[in-house]
This record gives sequence, structure tokens and C-alpha cells, in this order.
Amino acid sequence: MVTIGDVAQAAGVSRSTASYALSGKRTISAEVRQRVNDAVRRLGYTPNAGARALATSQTMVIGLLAQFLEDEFAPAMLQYMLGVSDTARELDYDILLVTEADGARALSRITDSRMVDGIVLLNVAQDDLRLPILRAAPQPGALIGLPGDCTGLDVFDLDFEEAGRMMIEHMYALGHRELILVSQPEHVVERGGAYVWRLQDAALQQAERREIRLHAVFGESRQPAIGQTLHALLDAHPAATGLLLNNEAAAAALPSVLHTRGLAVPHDLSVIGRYSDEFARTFSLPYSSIESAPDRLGRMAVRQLVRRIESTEQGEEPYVVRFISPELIDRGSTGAPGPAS
Amino acid sequence: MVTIGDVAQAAGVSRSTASYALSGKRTISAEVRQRVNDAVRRLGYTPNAGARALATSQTMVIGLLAQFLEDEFAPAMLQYMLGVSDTARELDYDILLVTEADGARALSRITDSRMVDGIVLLNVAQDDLRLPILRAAPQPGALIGLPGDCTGLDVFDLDFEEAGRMMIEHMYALGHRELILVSQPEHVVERGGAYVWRLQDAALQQAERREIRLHAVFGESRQPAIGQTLHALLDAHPAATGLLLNNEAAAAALPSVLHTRGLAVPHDLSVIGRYSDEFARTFSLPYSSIESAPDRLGRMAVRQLVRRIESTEQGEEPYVVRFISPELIDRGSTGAPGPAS
DNA sequence: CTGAAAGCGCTTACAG
DNA sequence: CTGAAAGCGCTTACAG
Repeated sequence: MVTIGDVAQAAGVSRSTASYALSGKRTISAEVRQRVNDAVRRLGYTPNAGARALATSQTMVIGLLAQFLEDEFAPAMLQYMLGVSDTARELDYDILLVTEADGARALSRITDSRMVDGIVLLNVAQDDLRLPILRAAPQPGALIGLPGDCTGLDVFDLDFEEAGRMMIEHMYALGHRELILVSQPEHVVERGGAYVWRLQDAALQQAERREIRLHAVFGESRQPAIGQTLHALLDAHPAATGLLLNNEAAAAALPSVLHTRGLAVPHDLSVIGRYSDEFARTFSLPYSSIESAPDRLGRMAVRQLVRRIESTEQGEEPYVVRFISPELIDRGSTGAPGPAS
Repeated sequence: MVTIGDVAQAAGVSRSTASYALSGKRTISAEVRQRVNDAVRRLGYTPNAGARALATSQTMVIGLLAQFLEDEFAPAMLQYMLGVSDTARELDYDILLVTEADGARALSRITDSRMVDGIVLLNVAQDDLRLPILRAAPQPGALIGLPGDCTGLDVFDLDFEEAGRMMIEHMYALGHRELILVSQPEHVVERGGAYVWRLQDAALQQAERREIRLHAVFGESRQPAIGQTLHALLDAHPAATGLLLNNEAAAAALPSVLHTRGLAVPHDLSVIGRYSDEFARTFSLPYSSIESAPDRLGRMAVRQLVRRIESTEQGEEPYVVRFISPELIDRGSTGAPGPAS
């Protein structure tokens, strides 16, 4: 392989001069710089990443920890991953993707061995076992998802409480007084998926304040189970005039459920979901929804992470916990309460 | 950070002895091995990946190049990625995920800089610009997807020709004589997505052999366009008694289309798709389908790649082009031709 | 069975 | 403005 020594030799300079000419970290005469650049091009030189990492203690790689759990909706995860990956590349970082079931172990492995300069954690749980490891690691970490304890980490998430309130307020303003909220599976809650109860609790509170009857249930993450659940719910609550969905699989299943029941949106039933616009487009979901903005969250997390990586780790800037304000994308699926189903 | 020097010192041996004790590459007295292991545990030592890579020319990282194109169905890509990632970890490799639009450039970057020991390419096109770069790279490469020229690379793919014939034969045996085949968007073809025409051409040939009328069209990859296309096709070919889908988005859209038209499967229409069982489960697609086996393909590609990485690169074993035989998973969506729609 | 030394390919003080 | 040298943390011939 061609090394910087070869480049130096070809350019007739020392290795250090060649290195400085390439990094621009000290002033180099235009002529020498030219000779070095020519040699680089002629020889096809690219610095060896391992050697550079060893010398600089910087790998220019970010670790991305994602878990694909049976009871979560995989296509939604992908959006976050792509947001992280795209932003990382813009900032000149590569992505080490880790999908192991044992996330804590995997995290130790890649931080201890210095494979990465920083970490982005997905599927963050309330009491996430990976957090103590991440806090103890020499690399900074950014989370997408709010854990119980944010100490020592930068955290980014959708404001699920506000999302829950917003769903209720929107329906309330239109005149709805009885609603159904379908959340993710209870397994997700048991595993510490705080976003489930953050939205649900806030929605329940707001409903109480507005004297709305809100039937809140956990739904499955798979077809056909979730479709059957939706049917059962509509059967059980014939007076409900609106449906709130914090569950991607439910949203994907709904068109066929409504079709079967001969219900039109928003005439017979108003619907608000919570998912990304990309998701809505892929499945052509015609429901107004709270944008979950996975790309924006990925971008924010990586930007902050890189800032922290590159800030000369001296005066530790305070850690941030940043919530994205939910936005309701209107797709025309809500209106005045129709005939109860 | 704790280095092997610290371990050696704590164990009262030389660095080389510590290294050998850990690698097991030469015989070490039980007692010394014990002391070294204790020191490792006590100090919490993990080898520095960059240093090891520099010394051994092995990174234990595999590059995974995936492209998320507007006109391909992203959730399907994810399955391949997870198959690759899981198998890599089993074999002790990590995954560098590269999703850049400019795949050729990205490939040069990670191979030239020796960030990876090998490469897995996804979304392989007939005349893929990344292939010449990969062939010239010092690392071996494995493809998931068949290009026009397989020279110097290991290639894994579903046997799409056989899949096309199998679809036709299955329908023929049941008595069908007029069918519709919906493939991926024409853009995919123009970009060199050979699997599209491999299946389609084989199906057309086989149909001719069997004197079946086969209406073959390209369909969109998004809703609602693909749904409308399906409606238009069923309108245009009222005598067709079966539908063949080499298009994930079409499969996802079909339930609602059939519902609208009041068609029952297989009574009114027989259907065969081509997608993964995982995909079928996520969307509860009730159609018999040719399993695309993304996990199996990912596994095969990584296994072969690692074998090649670790074979002491001497006597170059011959490169392989391996096709998975299609399997039709029966979900009961085919039967004798019903009343033409 | 073990140690001292060289080397992997970079970067960056230290000198001039 | 440039060079000689040290060092990052490993592994692995070379010697004993």
C-alpha cells in the first residue's frame, strides 16, 4: 500500500512536511504543497485510518446502537438510522452499526476498544442498562429517546406529553367528547418505553380536564392482531367519535379496518396518528398525524454529538435535553364528530 | 487508557508475553497465563482496535453499502441489512454502514483507507459503477444481487428466473390462462435492477410456452399510485384470473384494492407475491409468495466474505455465483380460476 | 517457555 | 518554511 512515506519521497520532502501539507496545520510553501498534492494524486494515496486513529485518538466513526425488537415496528426504526447516517456523513463521520440483542455488551466492546469517537443510542428505555456504561465511557453519547435519568448525556426526543395533549385538544376543539387511544404494545411499556406512557398519561390528563371520555389501550405491533383489536375497540365503544394512534402498525392496519366497517374518515370517525411523513407516504396513510420527525431528531443528535466530540473536551459544556415540539400535519382526517360508529 | 504495557507490568511479564498469553499464539505457562488474565480483569483492559488494525492489517469490520432510493421499498432493504449485520457479529465482525448516495465514492473511501476487511454490496445494478472499484480494492467483496459481470466477486441472489417460471407454472397447473404480472417501477429497470427483468422475461417465456396470456407491467413503489395502477389493471384485463406481484408496495396495497372491488382471494382472483416472510408478517399479507429470503442471502454473503478474508489470500479460490432456489410459501391465495374479475 | 526489539502508518511537538 | 525524531498501542519475527 502507498504510505505517506512514498508521497514524501515522490515529492522530495520529509514525511512531516507531507503530512502538514495535507492537513494544512502549518504553513507550507505553495511549491511544496503543489508537489505533495501531485504525488498524492499520482500515487493514489489515502491515509490509513487505523494509523491515523492511533496517532490522533480520533476514528471519525460514530457508533449507532439500534435494537430490532419483535414488538416494535422495524420500518420506523430505519428512519432514525438514516437520519443519523446522513448527518454523520455530512460532518465527515462514518457509522458503525450495532444491532446486537445484548446492547450493553456491544456498547462496552466498541467504546473500550476505541472503535468510535461517540455513540448514538436508539430505543432508549426508562432504565436503560446501556446508560451507566455509556456514562463511564470516554466517548460522549447522544440519545434519541428520553430515559429516566439524563445525567451526563445529550438527549433528544419528541415531546410526547405535548403530543398527547395536542391530540386531545384538537379533537376537543372540533367537538369530540369520546375518544379511543391506541398505544404501543404493553411489552414496550414493560421494557421501559417511556414514550408510550408519556403520551398516554398526558392525553388522559388532558381528557379529564376537558371532560372527554378517553379509552386508552395498548395495541399489538403486528397484523392481523392489531386489526382485530381495532375492530374490537370500535365495537366496544360505539359512541367514540375519534381515534388516536400512537402505534404505527395500527395506523397501517386502519384503512382496511375502516373499509370493512364501511366507515369514512372524517365523516364517521376522526383520526389522528403519530408517525413520520415518510411513513405516511410509503403506506399512503390518509390520516392527520403528529410528525415524529425521525430525520430531524437524528440530525440534532449527531450534530450535538459531533460538537461534543470536537470541543476540546475541556470546559464541559452543560448537557442538553431537547424536545421537539410536536406538529400536527393536517391530512384532513378530522372534523366535527360524525355519527357514532 | 489501560494498555497492554500496563497489563504486562501488573502481571510482571513482558508486553510480548502478555500479548501471546491473550492471543494464545504460543504456549504460555499456566501460571503466567493466569497472572495476565487476572491483570486484564483487574485493570479492565481491552485492546485498542486502531493499534491492532495497524499491527495486523485486520480491522474486523465489514463495510455494508446500501442505498435508499426513492423508488425502492425501504423496509425491504432493512431485512437484508439485518441479515448481514447478525451474521457478521456471529463471526466477530462489526459493520460499517454506508448509505451515501454516491456509492462509488464512498466505496473508494472506506477501502482505500483500510477501514474494512471486506465489503458487502446491496442494490447491485446490472452495470454497477461500484464494481470496478471493488474489484480493484485490496479487500474482497460479496454482492447480494446479480450484476452483468461477476468477475472477481462472490455473488448471491435469488433465482429470479426460476421464480418467474414457478409463478407461471403454479398458476398454469391450477388452470389459469390469463394473468397479470406487476413488477417494480421502470426506473428500477433503467437503473439496472436486473432482478426486475430476470423474473419478468422468464415469466413471459414460460407463459408463451404454456400458451398463457400474460400482461406484464411496471408498477409504482408508492401508495396511492400503485393502488390506482392495480385498479386500472383489473379494469383493463377483466378476463385475467391471477395476479403475480414482483413489487412489495403492490402487495401491501392489494388488500384494500381487492376490498374495494369486492373480490375474494382465491375465489375471484389467485395471487402470488414475491417478498420475505417477515414482510408478510409485518403487514399480514395473506398471499402465497416466493420467499425472497433476505436473511439467508445476507448470511451466505457474509459467510463467504469472511471465509475469503480469512483464507490466507494465497491460492485464490474460485469465485462463486450462488442462486437461492425460490420457494413458494403457500398461504392459500391460489386456486382454480374463479369468475373473471 | 519468555524477553527485547522492530515495525505497522500516521501526527506532532521539538529544533532549526 | 522544513526535517529528524518520538510516540500512539499493538503484534510478531528474532533470540535465547
